Amino acid sequence: MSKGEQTRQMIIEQSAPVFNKKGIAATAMSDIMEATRLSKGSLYVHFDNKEVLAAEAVDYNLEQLHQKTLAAISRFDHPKDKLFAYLDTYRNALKPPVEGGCPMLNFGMEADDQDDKILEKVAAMVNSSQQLIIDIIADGIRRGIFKADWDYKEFATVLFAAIEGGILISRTTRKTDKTAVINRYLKKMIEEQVV
Amino acid sequence: MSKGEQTRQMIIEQSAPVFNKKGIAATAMSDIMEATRLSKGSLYVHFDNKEVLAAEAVDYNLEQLHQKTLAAISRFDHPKDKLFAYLDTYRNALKPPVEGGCPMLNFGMEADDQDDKILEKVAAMVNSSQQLIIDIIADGIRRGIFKADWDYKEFATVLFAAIEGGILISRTTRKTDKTAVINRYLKKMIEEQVV
Amino acid sequence: MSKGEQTRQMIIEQSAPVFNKKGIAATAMSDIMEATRLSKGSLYVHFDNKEVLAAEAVDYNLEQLHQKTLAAISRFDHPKDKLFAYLDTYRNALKPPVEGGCPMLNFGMEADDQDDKILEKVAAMVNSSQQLIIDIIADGIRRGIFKADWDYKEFATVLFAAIEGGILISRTTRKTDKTAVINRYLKKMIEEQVV
Amino acid sequence: MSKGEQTRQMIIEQSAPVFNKKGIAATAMSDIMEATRLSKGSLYVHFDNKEVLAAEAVDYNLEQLHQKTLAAISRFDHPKDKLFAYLDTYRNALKPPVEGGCPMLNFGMEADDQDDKILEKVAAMVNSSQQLIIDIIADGIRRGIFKADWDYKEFATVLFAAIEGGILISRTTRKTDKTAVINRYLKKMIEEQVV
DNA sequence: TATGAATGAGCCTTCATTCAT
DNA sequence: TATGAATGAAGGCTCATTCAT
Repeated sequence: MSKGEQTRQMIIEQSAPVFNKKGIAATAMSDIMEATRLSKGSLYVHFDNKEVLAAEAVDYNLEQLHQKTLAAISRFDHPKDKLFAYLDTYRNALKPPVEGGCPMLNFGMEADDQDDKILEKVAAMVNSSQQLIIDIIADGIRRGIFKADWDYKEFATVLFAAIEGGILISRTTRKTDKTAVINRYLKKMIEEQVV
Repeated sequence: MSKGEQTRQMIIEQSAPVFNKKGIAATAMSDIMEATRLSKGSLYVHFDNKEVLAAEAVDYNLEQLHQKTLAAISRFDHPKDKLFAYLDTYRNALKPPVEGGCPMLNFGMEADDQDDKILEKVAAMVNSSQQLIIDIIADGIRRGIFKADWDYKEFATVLFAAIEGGILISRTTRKTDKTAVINRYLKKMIEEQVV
Repeated sequence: MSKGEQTRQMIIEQSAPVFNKKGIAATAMSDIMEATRLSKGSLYVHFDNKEVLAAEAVDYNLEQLHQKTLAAISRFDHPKDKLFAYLDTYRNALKPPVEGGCPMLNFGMEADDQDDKILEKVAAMVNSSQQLIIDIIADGIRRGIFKADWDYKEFATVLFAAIEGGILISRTTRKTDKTAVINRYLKKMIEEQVV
Repeated sequence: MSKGEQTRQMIIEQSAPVFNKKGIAATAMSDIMEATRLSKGSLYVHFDNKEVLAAEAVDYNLEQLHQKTLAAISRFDHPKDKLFAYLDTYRNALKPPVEGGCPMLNFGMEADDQDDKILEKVAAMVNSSQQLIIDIIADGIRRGIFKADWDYKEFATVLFAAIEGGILISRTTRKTDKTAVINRYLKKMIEEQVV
């Protein structure tokens, strides 16, 4: 990786949490300067404009979330354990896997009436998140671990939605009790499908 | 209501959807001028600054959502019907009860790392939304309609979370299929608790 | 004229010579701030952007030149005197009728490969300048003062071109001797056409 | 010529038309990078700063014009033919001998209130252009081809001025009809001086 | 109460230039 | 010699806010 690419990557990494916390509109290039300890001109050596940088930061945040989720899941082999690991990743929403909270919620809600490009990135992650759950359960059914008649695709959507809604609750109320409730509830529902 | 109060109210009403769509940071006073057809100076006659106006607009959006929800529920007497009516309010998230989408998600996600005052407003609504469900079910149990052993408080949280998560899905993917899934799923869960 | 219009007009008048001297590209909004003693924001209250202001300044410069020329001519009735007055307006190109030199040359040469809107403004003035000469001579012929067989339209073009070329000479060499030569030469040619 | 000198020369040649078209102020070093396909640092290896490069580009443009003029003239021996050849060089100002139009007009009008060094270069060319005409006619008189009493020095100035003014007309109106008029007019005046 | 002109801080971006490689 | 990353001043422009009318 050339020096330029290194710097570019560093800028993305350092700015990602800033964008995720403040939002794209509220993040000024001067915030990025501070976060990267780089001069204003330097930033523009590596990114044509703020929009491009923001898009990369969104990608990075989403990818980070994805990787952390995959990492949590991959530690287990049993599908139920995988699902539980997935759920536990989001248990304490005040200490989220990605600094600043869930990038799907943060960027999705900022972009939905404003920015199609960003929206598409979020939508892709929203879809693949559900697909991840679906794949785990499908594998579990194939292995005879989960009941074969489980309408698991619908459940995957509900699980995903409930987790995201839980993040909304915990980040606005600044309490994690409701996330725990949701966590427990979903685990019980999974438990019921174990053969 | 004096003329001044009338104008003030008009400003709030006209600016509320703008804030809800664009977000607080991305909304300029000039956007409010355009929406209200009022002069810059006039806005400042009624509001000390943008922050105050934004706070009022947030309140208005939240209150609007609350009222629409109450209105939907109040059309029924039977607790199950009330719950179903509540769910159906959010079925088509592309045509949301409040213009611009759910203000809890919109303002909650913008404010969570930024603005405590706004955050508290959202948190209050997040809590009272769940409470509303709780009250309906509690009434249903009292009236012998729902099973007495339903852990309904937890369900209320899950229901609320799933709905909000559903909004995230539908507004980012611009499809309503998943919201329908969630709607159906929750209704089934309610149905199971009917005596 | 409202206060706003007054300020707008003041800005145009004060910025016109700055643009005419420095050129459009080389004139910064900060130069206009200095010339008008107005704040940056104030400038943008009255003009959408620099381009609009520059266009107005070009118009003003061209119009100023036109008015000064007309004023010089109108002091005489006799066509020959009018032509001589016209020529004498440009005799001392170091003290030009419009501060900063001939706006047709200044803006025309800056715009010719760059800015079509400005170019059109200049072209219009280039045409009407020649037309002015044509009208004076045509009147002279009608009144039997100039020879009827004078190919005066062509002469008008040559006269205009020679004057502008003379300005190039005098402003680059910073001497007026050649302008005097041209002045004398053209007068002689006019003299020859007097009946 | 060493490699360094070659590159330096290449930079001048490639940047000359850019400066002539856009003007010095409006030409950015990035434009030169694009034109030369050289890196930013490379440009500064060969030129201390933009000013130096611009000065060289001005010289090059003026010299190019001079050479093309000389070349056109040198194809003929007869002084009248030489003068006609000179005039014909500028007949179609939309296809000028130097890309971007007459550098005397372009740089002269940009520099007259701004940059003395550039102005002197242009002034020198303005003078020598007239001198070139003077020399041709003087030779013609010596050879008995032109009338001995021709006030040819003054005519040379008028001829030069009319041509430059013609360029102003044609480049602003984007038509060549007036240049043709001037061309014809001047040829007639020359014709009248042939013995 | 309502207006809109005026302000200046701050925003995004460009630019000429430097410097380590 | 050539590169391109880095810099910071300056450019055009927007914004929230103030104030005289």
